[in-house]
Amino acid sequence: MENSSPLIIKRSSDFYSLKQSGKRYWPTKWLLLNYGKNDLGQIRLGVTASRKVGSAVVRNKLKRWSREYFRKSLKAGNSNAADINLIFKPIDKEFYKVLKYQEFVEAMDAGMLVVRKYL
RNA sequence: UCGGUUUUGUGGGUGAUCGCUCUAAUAAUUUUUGUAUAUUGCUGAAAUUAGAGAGGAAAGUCCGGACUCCAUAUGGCAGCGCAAGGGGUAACGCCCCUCUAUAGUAAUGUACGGAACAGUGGAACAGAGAGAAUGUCCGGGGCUAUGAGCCUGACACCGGGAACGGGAGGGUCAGGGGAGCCGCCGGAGUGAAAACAGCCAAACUCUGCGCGGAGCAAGAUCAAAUAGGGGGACAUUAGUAGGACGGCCAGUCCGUAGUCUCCGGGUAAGAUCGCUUGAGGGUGUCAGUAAUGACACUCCUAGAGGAAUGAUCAUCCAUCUUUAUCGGGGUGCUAAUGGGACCUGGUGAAGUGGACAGAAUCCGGCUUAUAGCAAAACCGAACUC
RNA sequence: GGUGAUGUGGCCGAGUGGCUAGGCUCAGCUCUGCAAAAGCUGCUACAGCGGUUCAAAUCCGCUCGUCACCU
Repeated sequence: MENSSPLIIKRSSDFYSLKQSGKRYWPTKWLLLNYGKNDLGQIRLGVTASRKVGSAVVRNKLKRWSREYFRKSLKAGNSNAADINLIFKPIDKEFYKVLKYQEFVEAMDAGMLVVRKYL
């Protein structure tokens, strides 16, 4: 797999162990980063968004944004051996529908600063 | 011109940069996985090039099918569903035409529809009375001391083979008794409904028709090792015990525990197939009031799998807001034919910024969500010719 | 993706088509020096929208929410 897109966390056991042993950080009210080291030498990405976050269209959009953000980050040369799970918290039915990509990027930048400091 | 009804179509476009998934091609050349070998080769991946890449509802999963497995799913009962009359369809609870009721000036919309003399059951409260009812009230009509209504008995008559039972809102006769009576007509009152064998079957039920069950997580194939398990042969005998056909019965099918021998199940959210060409779309002609069908030509248009279609920028077309300007109306304000609040249309400029919503085996419907734009047919009103 | 169940006050929970029981909680009053207990009184409901019916929590559709099962 020589794709420029990041690897994806697939096993539910991986999500579980990340929840047990990983660190947590809230960049904003609505986003929670759950992260920890891995021994793959690459970033692995997971996205958690319950049905309360919004419709399928909204959840799909959040997943694509997350993937796009890490793809750009990889291209810029930032490659860390870490598992990161982005957890979107349900706030308001209209909130995620109106959210802009720029706001998402700002939140992620703030979050990744803390993550890099840990690694 | 204004207002309305119905039916369709569309569901932002173009370009640039960086990405994702699938398919095809790659000649003498490149990198690499596995395998085989005398180099070759075969196979997978990368890279390069080309092509394609969410919807009208993809949604809800409410109906109907295709497909797969259970037996090529057979008969009956139970259960479930449907219901005017015709037609369409693979099929339907869908669609079309016609009948009926109802709303509208109209175009048209909406809704119901088998059976209540087969049976069981229901109608709170109110009311005299709620289903072979009635001891309400008022008026009319009729019967009645030539003895009514009422009570008792007998007979005709009805049911039953007979014994016997009934003998009534009806008939005849005899006895008692002694003043009112009437399944009459019209009205009042109660109620949703008041006597019409009326109403209720989206109450049970009856009649007619239809339905076997489960679902692509169906199901099939592939690989290392041991138990369970499966195939074959022998033994065993009664087609028994038992099992399958996911409610029950019939009916059909399968069918032992032992010994020998061969195969190798499940899991690792394993891999591959199922997996997208189909009751398909478009155009034309013909048949039909129509739904729809027939024929001819033409097109190939997503197949992911923790699940691809994204991000940014520019520009254009709609939308909305502000403003300038040019017309039309102008019943309020003003002393005013002027001005002009306000309403409305065109043009220019600036800003804003895209409804509902994401394929998951595939089709036909229904239902629900939906900004705006466009088209056709028809109806009503006013004006002009 | 598929299949099924369920929804009645703040909570639990009955309900043959005819004014929606009952318990807990809460509020007020009585009792007490003050509380508790007890007694009395009260508040707050049929998930939403249509249809059938004289009349729907109940029968029939559609929509919404919650829960469970199948690899």
